[in-house]
Amino acid sequence: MKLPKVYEPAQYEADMYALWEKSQAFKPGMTGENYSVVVPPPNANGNLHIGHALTLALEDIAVRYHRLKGENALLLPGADHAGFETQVVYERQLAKEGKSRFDFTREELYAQIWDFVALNRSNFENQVRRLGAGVDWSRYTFTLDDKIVQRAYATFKKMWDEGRIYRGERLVNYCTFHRTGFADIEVEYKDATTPLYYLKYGPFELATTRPETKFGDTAVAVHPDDKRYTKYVGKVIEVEGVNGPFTVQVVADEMVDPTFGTGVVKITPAHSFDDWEVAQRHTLPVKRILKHDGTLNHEAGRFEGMTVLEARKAVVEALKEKGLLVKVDENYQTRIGSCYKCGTIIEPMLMEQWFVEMQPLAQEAIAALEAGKVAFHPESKKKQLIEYLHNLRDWNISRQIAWGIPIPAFQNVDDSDDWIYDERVTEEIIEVDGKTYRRDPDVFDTWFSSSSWPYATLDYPDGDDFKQFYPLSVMETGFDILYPWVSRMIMLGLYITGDVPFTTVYLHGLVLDEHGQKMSKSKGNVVNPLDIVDQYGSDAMRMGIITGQSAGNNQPFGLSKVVGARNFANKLWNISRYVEDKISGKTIKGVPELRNEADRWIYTSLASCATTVGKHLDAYRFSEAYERLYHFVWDDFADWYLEISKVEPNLDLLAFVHRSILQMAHPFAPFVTETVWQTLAQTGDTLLATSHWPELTLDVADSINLEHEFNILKDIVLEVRGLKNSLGITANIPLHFKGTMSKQQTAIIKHLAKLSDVSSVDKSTGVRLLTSDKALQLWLDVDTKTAAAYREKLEQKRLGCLKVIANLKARLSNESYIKHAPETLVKETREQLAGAEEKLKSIKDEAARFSK
RNA sequence: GGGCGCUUAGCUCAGUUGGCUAGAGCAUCUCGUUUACACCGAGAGGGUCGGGGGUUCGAAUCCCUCAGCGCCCACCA
Repeated sequence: MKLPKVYEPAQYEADMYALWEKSQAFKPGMTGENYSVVVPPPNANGNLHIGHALTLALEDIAVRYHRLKGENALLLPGADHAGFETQVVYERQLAKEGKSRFDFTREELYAQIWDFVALNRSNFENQVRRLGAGVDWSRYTFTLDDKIVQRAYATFKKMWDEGRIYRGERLVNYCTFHRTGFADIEVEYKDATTPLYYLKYGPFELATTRPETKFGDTAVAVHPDDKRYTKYVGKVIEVEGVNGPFTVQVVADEMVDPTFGTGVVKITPAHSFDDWEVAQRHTLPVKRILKHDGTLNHEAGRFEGMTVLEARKAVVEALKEKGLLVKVDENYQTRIGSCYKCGTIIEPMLMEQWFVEMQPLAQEAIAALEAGKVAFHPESKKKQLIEYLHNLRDWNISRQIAWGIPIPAFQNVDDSDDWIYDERVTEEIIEVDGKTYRRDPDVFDTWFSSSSWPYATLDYPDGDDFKQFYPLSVMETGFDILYPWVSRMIMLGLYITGDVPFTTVYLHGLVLDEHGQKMSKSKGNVVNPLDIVDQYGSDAMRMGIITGQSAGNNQPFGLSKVVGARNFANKLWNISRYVEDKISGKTIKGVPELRNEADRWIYTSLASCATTVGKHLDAYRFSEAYERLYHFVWDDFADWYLEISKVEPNLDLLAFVHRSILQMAHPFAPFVTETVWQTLAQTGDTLLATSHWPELTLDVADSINLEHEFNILKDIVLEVRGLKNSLGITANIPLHFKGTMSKQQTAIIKHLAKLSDVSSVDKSTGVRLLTSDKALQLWLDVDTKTAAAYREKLEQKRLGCLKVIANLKARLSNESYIKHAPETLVKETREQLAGAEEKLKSIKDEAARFSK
């Protein structure tokens, strides 16, 4: 045999992938319906983690399936420069060498990181191959490729021209360690307990968590209806501070909660989002007190140069000394925003940045979502997304980092309000109309350019791919990037192309360890998908990770699932060995004949499997599709039909069903199925990957009757096995029957039930099977002593049967049931009752025989 | 404070529009050295579907309520 006894994935996988690539199997054929998926680009610099493995598995299953259905299927791969993420990694490397990013210019840093990423890119590409993802490498796109950059520029320009983007001085979430601003969504909030300080503040007493921001106070606010303080509203008051007295205004604002603290709030517009809003409403002066490195500036007087936390301590001490500190509530619960990379507390910092006006974009997206233009799996995420879009605020797209796409905007050196759009971003200074302009040193938020990913990768606006493949069929990604990415792709897709970027969104949850714990380096429970591939094979990794999972839920990933999947791959391998052994050297007809009830049964069952698996995959129910296939292959084909073929071979059909199994299993287990296909190649065979989904064209007239027809044999076998097991019979004994059975049928029963003989008799001996009926009576030939043990079993069966009958009778005696339930259901219930009663009679007859 | 979700066998989870005796994988128990496979085969046990109430001929599924868990969003200093 060409196929060895045990499937060793590592021996074949690389060759199979190379074969697919060489044959351009993953290039869309440009005929048939379009089915297009773009891979969410993983970080080009990193290793693929378990989440990527899940994404690639789901996408590749979907795309391979649609390819086999004869569609124009595309899975487009990409890699992300992952701006801030990658720079952080690179900074850590610099730190190890005792250097800092601030030792270099942004240009130098950009060049260094480019080389750093280039080193790791091929590594990542090979990992995609090892996971078996059938991507079209000729369309491989990097997020810094020219066409992506040009798209970002064009979008920026269009927004600029249409007034949807503005540069303004606003409060921005700022990390003083990484020295860059963030979008709202990039801030990670954590619950914290902090002291709440009650201070003497002019005529007031007020509560604050941040006494060190006192130097930036320009007002105090009270609620307009708060009678305690009405007399102060509109006045300027003098306040004794740690650096001496200063003055602030008193304003009335709805934002103040009179029941919190003392109902008085100090207003620090430059360093608090709430206070900034108040300052806008009351046109208050704004005073900055923090430098970008997180230390206090000259406004803080003798506290200048201290970090926020140092200053807080020192200011509190100073307040105490001056008798200005009234009391401290040590157990105040609050939420603190921190940098999602380094954990540094995010400071609201007043900065000039580019902002995208979001509400008009959001409204378009909401309209499209409400019109049902995008289907969601799970559906609940759509509602959440709409909710999010309603509350979306303007988006800060400027980042003060090096690794990213430079913002194509220049500022007049003589007039800070004069900004122009220009793509000469490699120049620092340009001359336009005799005026000198300096480039904005910032780069785009990575999400800004990646929002265009679905159409930018397809060469919008003029590319053939765009015309062919847009909108994408499905966007599969983790639910954690629903807001930062999916929402923005929808908004920008609508804004730029006028259409939604994809018609279906499938969101998977977090992949957890097998105990439901989040994977993390510190816990040491991180599973590397490539290790799993090494150990169990790529197919096992893929099938293991999709087993028993549904959209939107977090999913524990355990080795037991992988082992199960590995065993299934081995099962596929071994049924193939069996088939190879049977058919080698024989001439196999492409169109089989159905000769007996077993043939008709397996063919019907195959057809049902192909339909159901297809339906599940069409509806993105991956796990259910896999399970249905698994049970057809293992239970129906391997355990029944293959055994039958040992005594009643129909090689044409055996080969046909086997081929169909390879075709259906291919999306789930591409490597093992292609390996078998190539090894057993018959004339005319090319690649399984570009083969086709089973076409079941034989006429099987009445499948319900056919099922019944084979089930008679099946029931006999099952009962004999059950009896032998429960009576402890291990020897092969004979079965007798009275009635009609063909030679084929007796041979099948004999083999499957492990009997010594199946023969026709005139007189009954031994234990009568309950599957007997008038036409066909059967007896298992056991001695009297063993048969006596059977009486107990019979009594158990009788009780069970009585229960079933009582149940069915109760249902049928319910008039409402007869009246309201569908007719077919009632009819079915009647039939079941009749069947159960017949069975009860058999049991009673048999019991009577024993009592004689 | 608002929103969303989860609770089904020992474990991890499926269960599409309400409809037969609620399923799977793993685990457990019994038996088996059959020439595709011990990464196997045959058989078995195991659940009052978180609690309570309601709608319905019929509820794991729809509604209400209670309890526990989780996630996301939010300007109480």
